Amino acid sequence: MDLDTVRTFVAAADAGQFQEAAAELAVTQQAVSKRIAALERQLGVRLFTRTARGARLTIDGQAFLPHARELLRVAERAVASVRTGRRPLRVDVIASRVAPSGLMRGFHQAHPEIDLDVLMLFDVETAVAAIRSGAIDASFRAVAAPGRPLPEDIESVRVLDEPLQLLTGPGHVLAGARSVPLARLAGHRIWMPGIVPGTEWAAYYDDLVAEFGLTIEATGPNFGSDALLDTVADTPALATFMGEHTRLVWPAGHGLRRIPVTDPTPVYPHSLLWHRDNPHPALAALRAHLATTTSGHDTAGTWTPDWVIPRTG
Amino acid sequence: MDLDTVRTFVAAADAGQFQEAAAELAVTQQAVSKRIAALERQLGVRLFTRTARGARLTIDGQAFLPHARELLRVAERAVASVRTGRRPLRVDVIASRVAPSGLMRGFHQAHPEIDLDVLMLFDVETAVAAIRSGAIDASFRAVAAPGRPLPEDIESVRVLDEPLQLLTGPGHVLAGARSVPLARLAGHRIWMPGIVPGTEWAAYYDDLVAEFGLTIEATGPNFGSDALLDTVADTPALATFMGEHTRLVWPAGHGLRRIPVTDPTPVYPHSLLWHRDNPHPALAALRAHLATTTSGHDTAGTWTPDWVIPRTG
DNA sequence: CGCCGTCCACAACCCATGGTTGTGTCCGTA
DNA sequence: TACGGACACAACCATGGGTTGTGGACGGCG
Repeated sequence: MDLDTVRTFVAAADAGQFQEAAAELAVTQQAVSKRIAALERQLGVRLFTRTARGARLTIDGQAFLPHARELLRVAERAVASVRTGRRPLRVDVIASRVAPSGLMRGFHQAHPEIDLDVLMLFDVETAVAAIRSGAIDASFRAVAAPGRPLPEDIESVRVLDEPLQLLTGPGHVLAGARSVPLARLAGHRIWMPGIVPGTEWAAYYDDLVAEFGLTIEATGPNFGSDALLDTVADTPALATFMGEHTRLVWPAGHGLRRIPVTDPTPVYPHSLLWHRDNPHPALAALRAHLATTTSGHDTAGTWTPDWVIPRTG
Repeated sequence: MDLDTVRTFVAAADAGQFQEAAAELAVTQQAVSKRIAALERQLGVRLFTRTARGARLTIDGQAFLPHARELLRVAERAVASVRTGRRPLRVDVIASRVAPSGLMRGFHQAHPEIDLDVLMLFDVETAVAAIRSGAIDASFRAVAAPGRPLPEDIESVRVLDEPLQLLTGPGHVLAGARSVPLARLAGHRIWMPGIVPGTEWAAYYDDLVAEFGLTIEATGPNFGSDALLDTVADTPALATFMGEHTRLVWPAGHGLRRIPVTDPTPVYPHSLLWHRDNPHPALAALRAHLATTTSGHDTAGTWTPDWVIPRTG
């Protein structure tokens, strides 16, 4: 299906006649007639009843019309998503099971008028390069990765220290615990598929493993959250980490348990990164939104890697 | 933009290489290469970085991908909307400012999984013909129009008796009234653009005018609800009728007032019509939904035209 | 009642688009 | 260095969709 054809259909429906639609679209009446005929042939239904004074929508045409309009709207947004200059705000979020995508959902609800594109880059270095090149506007990341200070044209602000919780199935030995000390996790299998070696996310868990002697398995393909949750729910010996603020949608009856981790509580430090000179108005809105919705956490009894920059807010 | 091109882009993004995408789409690798190149030229950005082992999405490509998927989803729904056999439920609602479209919104929220197409036909006769031909599945109408009993293959059930209220701007002489007797409206200008002569809706107001000596102006083009509300808000001498259950969205500060009408309260009788033999499963769901959400109203002190069939529920 | 104007459909023609095959280039790897 | 895999470019060709020209249907009007 060709969007020009759909546009023609909408124009003809609005005009009530092919002639006028043709004039609007700067083609001949015959071209409009052909396009509509082709669309009707493709859909297998008649969209217009032709009369001597124009063309009226059939019932099928009336049913199709709002879908056609929606199609054009979506197409416009799709084109806008890659248009340079006044394009949607592009924000990189770290992959899966932590808070930033939830923060972006909240921002979208608070500012539904702001067009957003949320994507997931490889690591903080890629994100910083993308920010400097202007390819993206902001990134939620843990900064700085070990030994790599941020360039001075990149600004950052800590927006959320997210405590990690243990997620287990109902058959897990810790399933009944109200909370579990971090040291008690030594020896348990903790599965974190989707962590890519070389990223700052992997560095975080590497430090956690080294300091507390945990067993974290990042191996295996990442089939997505649903598959992970299914596996964890069904495997008594398996658990995984998950951000406290992450809202999961899973089928009822899985019996999944969230168990707070203590002494200390590992927290993942989310910062927002952006370019000093980025003028995108929605970026200012995002920063303002995050400033109002996120608050400082008590750092007592929590753990973050040494290389994480200290909280400034 | 051609949807086949978009489909090709998505296939290539999913496959990670053009070859495999080409095989899936049953075209040659060169065709895929050309399509992607054309799309990139059209959008003005590079979507893939070509390597010796495939093609990876650029950041622009990543931003575009979800929009592309959405485009394909919408296109599929658009086609489904006119496909015979297992198509979305098609429901006709009477035009503007009365309850049925609100009822359909409620149904959609209760059953988001059911695909709906809501359209507005000319009058109850058109609707009945459309139901009998299978072009639509159900219709909200006032039945029966005077002198035209329903055919026996059409079933109907009264779903809502909607009281009409007066809507005025802040400068209207009745703006401060808590309620107004119907007889007091004689002499006031009541504006109802969009009422098409010959429809059962017009018949309703004709009877109302004849019985209580109102002055209802249906003249003038109907520029939509927004324009109507603007005009009513700004014109002290003008008022309009509006269903009590109609939720309007209008800019704050218009100062519009809803004033209940009494002695008697005119109510508009909405019935759902459908074909006796229509097997569409969503139709049963709609009837069940309406049965639970709508309740009988006290008919004391209300007015409906003589020709309206009496309530059976 | 017949003429005319309006609007859409059909026919013939033609060019651009988009497909195929054949070949070149790049790059990672053995 | 040679090979294989993957994408791009070139040449060719069929189809699609555009234009012009024309005919038919319908409604308005003299």
